[in-house]
Amino acid sequence: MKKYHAKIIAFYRKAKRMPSYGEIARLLGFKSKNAAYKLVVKMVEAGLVAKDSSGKIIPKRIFGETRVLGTVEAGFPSPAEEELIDTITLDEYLIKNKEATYMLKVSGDSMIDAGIKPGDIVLVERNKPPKNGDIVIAEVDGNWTMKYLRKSGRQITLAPGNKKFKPIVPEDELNIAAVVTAVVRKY
Amino acid sequence: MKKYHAKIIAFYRKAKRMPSYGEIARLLGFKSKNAAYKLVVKMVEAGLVAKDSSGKIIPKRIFGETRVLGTVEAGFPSPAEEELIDTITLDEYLIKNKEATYMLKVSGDSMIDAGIKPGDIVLVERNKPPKNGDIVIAEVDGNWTMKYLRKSGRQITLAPGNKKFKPIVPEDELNIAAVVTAVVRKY
DNA sequence: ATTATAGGTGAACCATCGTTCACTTGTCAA
DNA sequence: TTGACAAGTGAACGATGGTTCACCTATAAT
Repeated sequence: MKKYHAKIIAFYRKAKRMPSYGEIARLLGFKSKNAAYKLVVKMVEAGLVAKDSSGKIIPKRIFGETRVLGTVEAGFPSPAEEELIDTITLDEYLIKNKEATYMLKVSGDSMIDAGIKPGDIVLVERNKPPKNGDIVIAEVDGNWTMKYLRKSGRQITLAPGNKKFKPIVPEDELNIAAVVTAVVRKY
Repeated sequence: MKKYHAKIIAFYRKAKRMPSYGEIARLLGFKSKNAAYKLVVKMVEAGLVAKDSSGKIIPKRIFGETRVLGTVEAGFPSPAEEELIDTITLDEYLIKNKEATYMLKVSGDSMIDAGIKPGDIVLVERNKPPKNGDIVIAEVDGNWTMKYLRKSGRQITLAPGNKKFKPIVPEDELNIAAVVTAVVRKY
């Protein structure tokens, strides 16, 4: 059963859709669609997949998602526990407004005390009202930067997350294009 | 045409699959499947979607993915340029070996100088041979921690990314469970 | 005024769809 | 040995799939 599951996942990854019953039969070497049908019924009962109103198979979370464990201190669960683990896609987890979200690469170390290093990717959301303390992407006097937004009364300051740099008080124009909603780093 | 595109994306997000031609017609208010068929032909020509060997519609990158811009300094492109932007899913970007990758929440600030703060999520890959300098999840003398792995000859040290903590030289047992492959932070 | 051309209608084609039913296995427990 | 049961076969059903063809507007270009 687990071997079957893996093959269906492979199909889904390649075809970007779930297979039909005939395709499952072909995939697993069954000579009858009904064998595939019964298999899918079992998988639905096991919570691995679901069916929509027209009977088509739709993938559940397990397909192409990442397992969420506890904290570092908790260590790794045993295989028996693993079945209870929650799963989620990174996109679902990190992005609320998909249409307005973009990825930007970070260069420079002006936010390093905020844990944002050069080479990191930040997810930014456009058209989001910036709040005090948010990290924003802004155009100040012709240059694009990423900084903390500090509001105190009418006064607006762009503060770096690095003691070596000085806060910027915009003179001519301040254009806040986006708010940083997440940071991502790949090793 | 853009309005149509948006509705099809919405269908895909809900149903987790691309609609059939009949469904597209219903979705867009057409009274004939053929209107949908011709629309899809245009979308294929425009590179928005593709078809597999059986004629079924498969989504292209634009569906459900995140746009990748340049660096922070480059700022935001104009709407005209946006059409040329590359897109990717975060899962594709961050995860190489899906079956062996897990998410762990970070607690404690022992890796803060490495830009990993409490509350961050780390992606860890199991069964990956750890190299010198990698950040690893390890069980040392009964406790789970996240540290830099330092090898020098036969000597193995677990070094924190925080000057306030001291490196750990494992005494009894050292069990390296996983290697950190990415860090993710949500604001 | 005439001619293209893009966008939609309506019907038809066969293949495949999901689903059901009756039947044949093999396996393991009682 | 018998019975129960899980797993696969094979055929059938109406519905829906992708595709094609002929036809019908509009709107814009010539």
